Amino acid sequence: MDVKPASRKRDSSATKKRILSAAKKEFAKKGLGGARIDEIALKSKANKRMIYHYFGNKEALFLKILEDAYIDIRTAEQSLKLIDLDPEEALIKLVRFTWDYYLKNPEFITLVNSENLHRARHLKKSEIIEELSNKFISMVGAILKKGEKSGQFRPGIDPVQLNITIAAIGYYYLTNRFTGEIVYQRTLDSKQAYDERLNFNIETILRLVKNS
Amino acid sequence: MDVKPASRKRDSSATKKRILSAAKKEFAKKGLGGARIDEIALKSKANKRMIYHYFGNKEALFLKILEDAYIDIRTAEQSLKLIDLDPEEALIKLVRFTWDYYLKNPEFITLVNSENLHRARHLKKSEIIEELSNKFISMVGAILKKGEKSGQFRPGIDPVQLNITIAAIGYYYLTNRFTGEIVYQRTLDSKQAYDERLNFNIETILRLVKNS
DNA sequence: ATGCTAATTCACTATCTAGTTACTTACAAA
DNA sequence: TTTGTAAGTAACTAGATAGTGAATTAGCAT
Repeated sequence: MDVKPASRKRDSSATKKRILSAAKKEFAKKGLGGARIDEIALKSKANKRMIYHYFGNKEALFLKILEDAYIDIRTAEQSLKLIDLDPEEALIKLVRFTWDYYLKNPEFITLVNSENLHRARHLKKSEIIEELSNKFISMVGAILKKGEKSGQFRPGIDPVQLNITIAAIGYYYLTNRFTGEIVYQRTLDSKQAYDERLNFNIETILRLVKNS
Repeated sequence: MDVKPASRKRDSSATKKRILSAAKKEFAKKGLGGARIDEIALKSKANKRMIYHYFGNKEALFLKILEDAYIDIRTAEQSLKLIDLDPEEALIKLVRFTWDYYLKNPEFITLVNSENLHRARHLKKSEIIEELSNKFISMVGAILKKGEKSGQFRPGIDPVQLNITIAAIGYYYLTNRFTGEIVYQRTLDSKQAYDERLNFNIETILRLVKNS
């Protein structure tokens, strides 16, 4: 689980990476309030002083982790090249990608939750998120327009609302699966349960946009 | 904001209530890890010792808060008497109720998020949640069956998946509206934005279940 | 080799924090 | 009025916690 120290005795970029990796896990696991700087120092095998040297303080480190997380998901989304596909296929692929990304990167969800608990006060200070988001918003808008022109989709769908819904039906299931298992008295985190949910989500989105 | 001490000098039930009220706010605002017992004592105008006297420790207090929150929403749901309504009206009413409840009780969402961060380890110990959930699960199942028989709804819809989706499309929007405003570059927490989202959510659910 | 700079270490502090010990006081039943 | 019990208070502890001061050392450029 822990990252081993680099073979070179002094390697600032490797140290930074170890700190970021350990911090991401710690913040994701315990939230901003529950995370411990000492624990990050221990797990990254870096001296605590280095954390303050490279990242300033706990909150600045948290912002850095959060920014990197958004950069990662938005970059992965862009590489899907959805606009080249048939609109219906493009939406299915986006729903599937979103689901798979959340599943394979569980830290993303808990980091975002933690940031929202703090009313996005760190992300508000970020300068890089805005430009990153522009392409993302227009992506689904372009797919909807294409589908509308071809007659596959009904007109007048708000791309932001659709985007939020695509995220919601995956995100909520995964973030709340622990209380969900108790409330719904059903296994929600098996391979089979995941497949069932993904299929249900694809159907939900297609029924929402398609002309019928 | 703070609760005033009761006129009676000694009143254990009033003290308990003040502690619970302050604790709910503190846990909802900062999560389990970020919440402070001293802050709860201060805000409830109770001596810190009383918190330990009545509730044992921080985690037990958190569980009590969480249980009360679930009891409250499930009780309110049952009082909707959805089964007496036309199935389509019943679903609309449930989507609207869920949305309004989250909006008027923002603590519910952050408490549940916090509990899921801890993989529901407190709620797992709870004995009252299970029986509370039974009626809730069967409610949507009964509405779906009624709608299927009348020909309004298509057959084969999984009531648990539908329930999760109804919760998801409201919950996600509200819990993530702070980072959402930055990512989507749009106002998400105005009265108008709320109305738009609710309408979109009703449409999403109806398109998901209706025969077309 | 020498000296400079950045990487790294260690020891430290002031404050916070969950939880406790030991006490006092209000109230009501007898 | 006495007295038992529960409500409430104050002062405390042991360990944690974010952050810092100051020294040490590795490696690179000259």
